[in-house]
Amino acid sequence: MGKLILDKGPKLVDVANAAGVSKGTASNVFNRPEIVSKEVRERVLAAAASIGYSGPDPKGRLLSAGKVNAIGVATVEPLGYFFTDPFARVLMTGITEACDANGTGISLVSAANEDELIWNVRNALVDGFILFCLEGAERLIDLSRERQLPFVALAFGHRDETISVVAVDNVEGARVAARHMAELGHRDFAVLAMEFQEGGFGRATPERIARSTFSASGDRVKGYLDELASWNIDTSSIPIFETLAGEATVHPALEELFSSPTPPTALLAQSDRIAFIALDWLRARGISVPGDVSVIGFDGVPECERSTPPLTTIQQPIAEIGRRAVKAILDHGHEVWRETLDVELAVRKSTAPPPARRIR
Amino acid sequence: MGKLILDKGPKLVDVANAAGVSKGTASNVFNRPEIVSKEVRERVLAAAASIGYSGPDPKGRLLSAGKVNAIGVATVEPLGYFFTDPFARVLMTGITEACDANGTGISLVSAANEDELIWNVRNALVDGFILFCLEGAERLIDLSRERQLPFVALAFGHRDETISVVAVDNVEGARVAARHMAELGHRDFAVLAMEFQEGGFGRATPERIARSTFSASGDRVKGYLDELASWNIDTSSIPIFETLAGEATVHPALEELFSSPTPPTALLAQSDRIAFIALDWLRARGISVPGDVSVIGFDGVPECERSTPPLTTIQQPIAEIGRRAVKAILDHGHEVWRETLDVELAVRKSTAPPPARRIR
DNA sequence: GCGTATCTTTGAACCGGTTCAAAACCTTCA
DNA sequence: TGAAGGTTTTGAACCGGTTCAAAGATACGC
Repeated sequence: MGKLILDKGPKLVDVANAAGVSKGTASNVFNRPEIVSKEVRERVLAAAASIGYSGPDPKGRLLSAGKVNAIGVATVEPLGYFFTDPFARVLMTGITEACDANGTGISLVSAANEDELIWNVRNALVDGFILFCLEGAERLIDLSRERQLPFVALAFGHRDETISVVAVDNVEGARVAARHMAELGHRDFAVLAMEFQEGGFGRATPERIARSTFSASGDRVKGYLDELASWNIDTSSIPIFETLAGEATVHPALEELFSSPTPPTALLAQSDRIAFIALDWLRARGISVPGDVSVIGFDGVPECERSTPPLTTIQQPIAEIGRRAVKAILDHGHEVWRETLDVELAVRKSTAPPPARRIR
Repeated sequence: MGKLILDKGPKLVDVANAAGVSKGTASNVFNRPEIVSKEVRERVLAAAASIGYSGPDPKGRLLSAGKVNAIGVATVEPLGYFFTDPFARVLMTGITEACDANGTGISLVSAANEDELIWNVRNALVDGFILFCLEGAERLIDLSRERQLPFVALAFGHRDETISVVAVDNVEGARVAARHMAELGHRDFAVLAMEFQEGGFGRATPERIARSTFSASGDRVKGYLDELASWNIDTSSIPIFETLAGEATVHPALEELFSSPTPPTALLAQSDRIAFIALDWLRARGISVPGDVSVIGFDGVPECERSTPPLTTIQQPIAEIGRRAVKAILDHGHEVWRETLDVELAVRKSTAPPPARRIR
């Protein structure tokens, strides 16, 4: 039947035997050559070469070493998300920087489907996880906790005080956004929000917002309304639309808003992505931004500078979040590490005072 | 001194003891629960829960399983390269797609410095490597070969016939580029090439090109010249500048070319990146593209559509290269797998017939 | 009551290394 | 010649699981 025996490749013990030394000594030759006598060292190396052994297999080392020297970055999205989504990319830049500085590798773990996610998180060979918490945050967090490895949740603040989180102050960021609009003179607002609960969209009631599972969206609404209330604006009449940051859910919201006799002059978008969709829709409708309506985003992805018009937004320190997350894992391990970073208003061309006829 | 004993966490054997079963049975409970009697299964699970054991550690499994279920993507650049470089990003998109489809993870391995590269490649926990061969390809290939894992080299064709490669036909691509220009009527060419040898730049002699270590750049020159020769153009007088795809080396080349009394009307850039730099420089100089000079790139990164003017280029099937590379590793393992994909001419706005006064 | 077929569980071998206390070996010096 | 001191090497224990042939248990048919 020919050569069916697949050569399993030589192991350290084979080298040791071939060189006539103990396994311990052979191991030392590869890891701490300086403590082995030159003579023996050369003999072992020669033996290794002659039987085709090219150094210890990391799989073996791993078990006793304990450390993998890599951190896992996990999300519920397909893996491509890390390379296509603007926010993710900038974040990854920060993560990679910190990892490079520490000589740590990166493992991308994701999931095409639920089962895979579970398998991937359970079996990822990593020393810790950075969780990209979009939707499905709960699952991801539960699974990570099961692994009993250090992990830190990102981007989405999470109400659970027992897990490590690196995030921005969403309430404050939203306040700044609303204040910017109010200072420009706007009084007619509408909010294009992210999901409050898994898969939700459409006009949102205060109750739904209060019960939001995704704290970022809830917090941002709170920030907007708190600030506007301080300007004596009747916040109860501000329409809030929940969206999935896709055209399918953003367009209907805009449709409804701008078919009103008094459409908003200020659009508070909870993410740049939503804002871009709005910008496109408004342009297609011939509604001028910022002439007729001002739009402000949230996040500060690089694309803001290239949109038409360039998007005014709340700039998150995206890369810094990534760097801090790595630090949290590497330096703080299992200890609960919660960090809140500051955001900044980045004024571009999508905001201006409301049209003269609408100033109240 | 308080609790200095760090709890090493319960192991499978602890669970087995606690439940009064053998290690083998305990293992089965987690991996093939269906072959264990319900009664025992529940007892083991209960024992696990009570001592805080949450499933087998993948580090342990790894050794006997053999497969990591992840492939490594290696480059000599810092890790951030994967997320910032346009070519790399598209490539990674293809790689991730194929990995997702196979339930395979991705490990990014890179190197801040030489030592780290060595350590990383030697110790990466992966089932195979995809090598992003830019400069330093040799090192990377040698190191990968040492690991005795399947690996495939990308993008840069490599002359060594014994390694697996997924690449495009650089000679043919370059011919197509040159033909496009020739068909438009151009007769005065200049080539902005990539490195022929590590770190090289400046006007390149035929000898240097012939000795090029990086075959892609050499092959592309060959393609350009072969094609132009067939149009009865004196290829020996075509200036060829080696660059590092940065302004520092591209600008001087352009400076020299366009200070000549008869500057080229057709610029053959060996990469889009070089072409973009040329576009910027030409615009700054007030030289019209494609009015005064036509520019064609190579690669086909998405940015081509957004440059001013949009760049005519040779489109590589970048994502497909990534997909094939994964397939090569996963389906063909150690067998030598060489694949050459076709490129396509993508005509945009940076090429046009030469200025009337220059038609010969 | 007993042999047989089926279902469970066991226990030892194995995956490929690292580690470290103790043993062996070498020098040096009184 | 022997004790002290330094340098190498050894070998067993360990890292945390998986696997599989064989033993043990249980059910079934006659």
